[in-house]
Amino acid sequence: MDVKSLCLGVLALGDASGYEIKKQLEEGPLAYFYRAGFGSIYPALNKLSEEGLVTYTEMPQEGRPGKKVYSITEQGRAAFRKALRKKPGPDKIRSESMFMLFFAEFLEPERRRDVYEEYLSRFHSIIECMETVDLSEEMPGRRFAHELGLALYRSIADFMEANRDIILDGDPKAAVAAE
Amino acid sequence: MDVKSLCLGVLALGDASGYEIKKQLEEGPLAYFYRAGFGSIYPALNKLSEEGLVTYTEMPQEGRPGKKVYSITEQGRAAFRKALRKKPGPDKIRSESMFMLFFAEFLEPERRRDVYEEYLSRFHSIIECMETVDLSEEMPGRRFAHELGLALYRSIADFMEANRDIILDGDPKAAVAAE
DNA sequence: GCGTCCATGTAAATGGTTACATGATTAT
DNA sequence: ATAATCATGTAACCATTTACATGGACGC
Repeated sequence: MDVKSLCLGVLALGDASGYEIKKQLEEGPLAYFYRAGFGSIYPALNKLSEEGLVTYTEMPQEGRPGKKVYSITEQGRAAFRKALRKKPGPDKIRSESMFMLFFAEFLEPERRRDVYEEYLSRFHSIIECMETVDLSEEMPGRRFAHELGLALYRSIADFMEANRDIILDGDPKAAVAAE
Repeated sequence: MDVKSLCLGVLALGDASGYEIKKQLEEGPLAYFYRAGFGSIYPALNKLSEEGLVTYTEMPQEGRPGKKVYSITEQGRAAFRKALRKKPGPDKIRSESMFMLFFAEFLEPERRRDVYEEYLSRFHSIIECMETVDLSEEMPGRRFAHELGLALYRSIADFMEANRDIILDGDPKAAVAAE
């Protein structure tokens, strides 16, 4: 499941440029379990185009660099369906913040608190952002991903709100606040 | 945050061989937000050893290949502390199962159900496994990671148990069951 | 004047997975 | 017999990140 399949998937939902694919990835529900940068999207689109899985139309714009709008071909759809038939591998997660909190004992109390609060506030921002979008009109798959993501992030935020004591014990500021 | 830092972290908690590091990664709470295979661990340990961040003692065993038990050096500890001072990047997640469920409309109903149930049952297995371990004696960071992981997996499993209808609508078997 | 959004791309470097190679022991 | 556990490692391949390069429009 590489960036190529990802592009194919996004294009199966509608035509888009590389730039727009990235935006959908950052803003849509896909964001919660996949990400990719320009450095991987543009080469992926070029390869897909060489393989005949997508086509594109150059659209010159006034005062803008011309954009390339990609469309998936019938072969592309077949390739995408084939990719979806493969057995999904295990989830791959890599969280530097959690890595640091795991080794909390090696961090000074202040630094520990900073990492904790910054991580938590990131979840709050994401949740806030997710709550504003209306997906009732969307396809079930996208709604499912969005709602699962929301449930997931809420449970992390709730857990972190309620369990600061596990890790932030011995924090001088916490001690002061408790007086 | 690469495999080198990961090895350094594990070794900061106690001496271990490459094989044991991998086991800790699979079994311990670190598993929920980091993973690595032999192909990355062994080269990482060799590099760390070249850089003087770890040392090792070869321990020949009867009827077994000799194991190399690695220890972190003072320089290694310093390097690890330095790595922990860097600003943590955003979480990286890649879930092929969620990718497929996102594009549920492109899957036949039966295949959709299989992916769903297999994904859900993986979470059930993990939760079951996590519930049996006792971490009350462990350091706070590890307890935190374990408990957050458990809360997280439970919320995913609960959500999926309760929201099959979002995606599995139109599944012929569900229709039969509903009669 | 500065930052951000739009818009594309390349090249080098990094990093990781997969497959292979070896081999004894223990449990089913 | 067969698979799993213990135990290490290399080489080829694959994918991704990062940094660079370009450039106009628009808001503050």
